[in-house]
Amino acid sequence: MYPIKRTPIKELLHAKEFNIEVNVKGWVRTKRGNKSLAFINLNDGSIIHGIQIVAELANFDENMIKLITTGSCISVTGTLVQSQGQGQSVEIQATTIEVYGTADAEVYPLQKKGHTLEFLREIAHLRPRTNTFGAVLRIRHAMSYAIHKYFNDNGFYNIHSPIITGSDAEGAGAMFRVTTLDPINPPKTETGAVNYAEDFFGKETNLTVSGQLEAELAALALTKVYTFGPTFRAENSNTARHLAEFWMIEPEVAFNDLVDNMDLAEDFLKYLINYALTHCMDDLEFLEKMYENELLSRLRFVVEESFERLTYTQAVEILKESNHPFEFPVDWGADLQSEHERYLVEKHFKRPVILTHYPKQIKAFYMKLSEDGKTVKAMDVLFPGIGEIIGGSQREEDHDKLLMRIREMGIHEKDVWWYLETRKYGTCPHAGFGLGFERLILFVTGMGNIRDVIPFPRTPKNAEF
RNA sequence: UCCUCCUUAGCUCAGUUGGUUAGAGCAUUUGACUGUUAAUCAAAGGGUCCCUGGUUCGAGUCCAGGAGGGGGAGCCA
Repeated sequence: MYPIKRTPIKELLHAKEFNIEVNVKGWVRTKRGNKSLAFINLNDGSIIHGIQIVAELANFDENMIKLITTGSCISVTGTLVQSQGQGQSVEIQATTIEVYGTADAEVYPLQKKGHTLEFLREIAHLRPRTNTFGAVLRIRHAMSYAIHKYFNDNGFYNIHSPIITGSDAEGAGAMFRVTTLDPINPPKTETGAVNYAEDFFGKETNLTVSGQLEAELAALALTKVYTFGPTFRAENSNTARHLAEFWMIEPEVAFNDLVDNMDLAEDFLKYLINYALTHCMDDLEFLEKMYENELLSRLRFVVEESFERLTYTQAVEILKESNHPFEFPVDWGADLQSEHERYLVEKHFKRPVILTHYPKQIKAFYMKLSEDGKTVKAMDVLFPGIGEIIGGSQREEDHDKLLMRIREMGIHEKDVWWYLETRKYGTCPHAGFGLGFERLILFVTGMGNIRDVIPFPRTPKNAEF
């Protein structure tokens, strides 16, 4: 007898042909049965559903059957048949079973019963074996693929921006230092400061907080580019929407203005959500059933309806006229609070909102100054339940105006000389934005906490696994 | 970092005004059952009540400090 090639469970569940010999390998979710039969629900992660294995106990060694417990890993060879029982259409009548790895039922943490997401976070090394995390991880993959596909199909080039950077130009947040210096006894300068000239790169270096500035350099040569890479923020943020290590997508397009930028953002998001609806329905249906009753209708709504576009100034007026009892006052010039954004998105417009033209003093130095001299051509895309999912802008392409903003904000010119040079040589209008990948996954999956949409979350006081 | 809530069996939780031997469901083990669907039924085993200190005749329960976690806020994607 020669070994039969393993078939993914996903294929078997869609089989049209029966009474054929097949082999499956996977992890046992449940085993139940009686004196003569065992029913094993086997899952290999190829699809959220498991396949039912039927084993007639008379045909197997009793001690081997005992090893088949929730969490164990087995290989099953048998006949694929149409199910005799209710609840599934196909099943495998097992002829041989090999146990690859046991999972002592006394101590294996995952049970047939549901677990809280908080508990699963403590066993992040095992949680991919749950239905929930299988679904999230498959959707995460699908979204990652769809992002590359969208950009590729639309003429963008993927740029690998550096992960170690020598500048904190954007000021997007606290950074993680990268160093090989001895932390206990670092070399010092004459004034007693740490002498980074002796460090690995001969200067202070950090993990990137954004690939945008580098993406701009590439856009001013390849026209349409994007980055998709890990991003690091050393902020002490303890919320369901922040991670210290997350993934960010940053398209940057030469010759685009703010309206083009909004069009791109809206089309991009709709494409991604539609991709999930057409390719991840099994997983979405599971998540809808378990976590959010209106997940599918919410996703369809976003794909079908247009986003509301208005300026920051108009938003402030709406908020002031709303007579809604906000905890924080609404004032032109101050950044909007979460409660203000939520009101606009969830109460007033009841749809995604793109806010533009924020006061220049609350936005980054590289954003293009508007004609009024008071606002910049920024845009934030706000989603229900998530808040800011995209932040972007048209960039300041005028060298002198950019230099003025750099000086106003106290940034050292010598740190961004290379960025300024792009405005000196062949500058042009351009625009781009950053999409938080995990925030997209939050929205698509309906999960409530960002720590549950990345396999191994890094947050303050947590870098386990 | 701020506000707030929580921490009791492997998991999810209950535990009265401070009172004798700390409970339930699920899980686990054993048994019963010829097709189960988170199977069902019966029995059994299972506890550093987060940690440290204090008050008290007596603390899971009250007080102080610490640790960890949830929710909200800020920062942002």
